[in-house]
Amino acid sequence: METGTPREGDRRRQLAEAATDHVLEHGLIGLSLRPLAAALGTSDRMLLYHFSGKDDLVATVLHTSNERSIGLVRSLPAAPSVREAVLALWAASTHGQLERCQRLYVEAAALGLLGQEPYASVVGESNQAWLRALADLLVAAGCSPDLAPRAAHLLDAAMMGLQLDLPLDRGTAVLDRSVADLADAVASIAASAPGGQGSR
Amino acid sequence: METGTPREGDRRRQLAEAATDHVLEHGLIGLSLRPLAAALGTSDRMLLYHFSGKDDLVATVLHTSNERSIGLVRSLPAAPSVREAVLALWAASTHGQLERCQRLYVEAAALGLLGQEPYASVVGESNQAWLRALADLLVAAGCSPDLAPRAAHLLDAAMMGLQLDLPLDRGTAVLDRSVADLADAVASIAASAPGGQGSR
DNA sequence: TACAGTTTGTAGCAGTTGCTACATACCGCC
DNA sequence: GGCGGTATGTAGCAACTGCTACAAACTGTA
Repeated sequence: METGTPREGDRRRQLAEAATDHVLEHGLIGLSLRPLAAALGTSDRMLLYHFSGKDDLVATVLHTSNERSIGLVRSLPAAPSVREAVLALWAASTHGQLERCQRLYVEAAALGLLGQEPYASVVGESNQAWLRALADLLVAAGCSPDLAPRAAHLLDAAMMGLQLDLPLDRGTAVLDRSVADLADAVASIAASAPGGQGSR
Repeated sequence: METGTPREGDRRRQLAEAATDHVLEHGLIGLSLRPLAAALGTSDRMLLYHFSGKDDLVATVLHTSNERSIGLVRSLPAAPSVREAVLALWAASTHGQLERCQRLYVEAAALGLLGQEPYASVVGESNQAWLRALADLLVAAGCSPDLAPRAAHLLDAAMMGLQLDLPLDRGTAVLDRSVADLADAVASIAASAPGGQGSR
């Protein structure tokens, strides 16, 4: 065909997936090419062959992780109420792969806080898709499509913040109560008058 | 008295304040001793003389920044209602020095997400003092002392998350609505039955 | 077999990192 | 003047950073 070997961007995607796995476990803040390559069974030379540079690699990893996040959220069963949707989302976000993806997102967002590229722009795009997935989740739980984006926005922000505190809180009792409070708040937004401005 | 020169930990504190100013503006993720020292008009050699190492310096900077945050919040005038207290807090947290302090805290929390020291422990301590300041702010606005810690916890988490999204959102309209929603939610917690569990 | 393309290995560069050994200057006190 | 403390400057180390030049393998096609 057009190439000598059958694979072309194939190996790149394969490396991207493996790199994402590694970054999800070790974080991306101290990430450097040589240890990553070693963990992936290849060399830094290869990473720089398949990706145009570290930034390209990081952006790809972030993108991959975000796609997984969204896939996981979209595969959640529809909840019978907005409140229970929030609780189910939190439960999913604190275990397994989704937890790692969320943690990575927070890391990337923090790195992009000062406008540092490529984090800032990648996080910006990811956030929009993520918010859409959250809104759809709420709609599936009975929230009106009008109010879902608004509820999703508060839900997203609060979940990020709670996840930041996750490793700090001794015992999960306080955290659980905050999650319950959040669920009530989101449900309250979802139940407000369709065209209204909430309370006041 | 007990030393040859009159200053002892004096210069250390002075350096800590200056370093904090610098970190607040440039972030602590790419922080390295030599550029920092140059910006402070000294040398990396001196930083390592007054601080036992980079970790010590970073921990001190984080501590200093957190003290400033708390001082700023405690100097806010008492609001006439919980709702307005939240709005005033958000307004303060998105301008001037408090915004930078909050951003630094988010950065540190993200760095500590994987348990990396010294970030994890410093952030843990800082968070407790911060939550106490928030709770006091709510009490001053009319919230009952019983419910204030609980309301402060949700308030803290949501504010952190909103600040993470701050550089992403085009236009502040969406953000402002989320802040208003948050204010309602916190006010709702503050208004729940004193010994109760909120809704449900 | 020879060719052209993709994929990989070896070595290395210039820069930065945190940190340290050594020497020096300064200060008040005896 | 000398002494002991703090404070500071110079030079350098070993490790690591992202990245690249060069050369070698591999592949399917002709």
